[in-house]
Amino acid sequence: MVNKLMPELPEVETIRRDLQQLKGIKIIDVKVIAARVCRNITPEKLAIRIKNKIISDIYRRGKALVFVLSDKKFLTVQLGMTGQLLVKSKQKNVEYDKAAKVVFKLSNAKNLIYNDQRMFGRICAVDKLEGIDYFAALGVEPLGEQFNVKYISEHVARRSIPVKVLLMDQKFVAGIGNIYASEILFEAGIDPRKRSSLLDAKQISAIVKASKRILKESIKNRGTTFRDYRDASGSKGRFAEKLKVYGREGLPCIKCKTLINNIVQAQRSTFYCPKCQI
DNA sequence: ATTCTGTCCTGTAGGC
DNA sequence: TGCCTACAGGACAGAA
Repeated sequence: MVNKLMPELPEVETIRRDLQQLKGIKIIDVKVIAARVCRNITPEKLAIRIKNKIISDIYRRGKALVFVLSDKKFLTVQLGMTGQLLVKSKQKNVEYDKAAKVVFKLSNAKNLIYNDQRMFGRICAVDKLEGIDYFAALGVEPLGEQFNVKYISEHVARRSIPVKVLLMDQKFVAGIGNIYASEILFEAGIDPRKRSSLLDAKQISAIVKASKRILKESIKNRGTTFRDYRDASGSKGRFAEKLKVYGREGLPCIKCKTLINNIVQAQRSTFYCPKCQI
């Protein structure tokens, strides 16, 4: 089965919930097929470090998954554009998916398989999360209380970048990616090209509300399958059918019938309604 | 310090 | 069928 997964917060959160079944399970061995995905450690050292450790917790921070091991040290997984974490029963003489880059062999007769076609993802092992630049610099969680009007107002004062690019800046807010940035700004009625410092209080409030509502609803729907993503249990996310602008270039806006625009910002496509978003 | 651009990779879809 | 280009839910380094 070829599954692609291009995960933002709701997709990673869905996987985190699926992976709770691994709590208390021991990592027996790890087989690294592509060393590139091990970013701060060699495959040999990774194996020594995590072998025979029990997975005591699995949580999410931004778009990253954090495995807390029985020695209180961390194994982190960032899925990048095409990373997947799948729990599969061990089977003899069955070849792994071509995209399989790391296989964690577990004490419950299952494998945790890390697939990553493009290898933009990264696996790290550290004593403290701050030892990884990504975590050290990560901004607030968009579903947390800290992501509020006051926080955004203080930050945008000195930011001139387009608001859509700001929403994707993980140092500002952790977990929003290309799809949800477009969706949030459509719901908030804000032009994605608008300079962040020019947002007024009403617009900032709309961003807070739209972010929380959309991310929560997507989690409820187990994320967005825009192409062929499947979660760890093999099901599709259902949020794709609820997308209102992403991928709808040239189609009528669901509110005003104006044709949806597609532009490029920071090398990523942005979709918006030129009439509803100002 | 912030912003912008190019780059890391592989695979697939669409045009000719 | 095949070849070529464009594009893909991310995040960095280095330049401006």
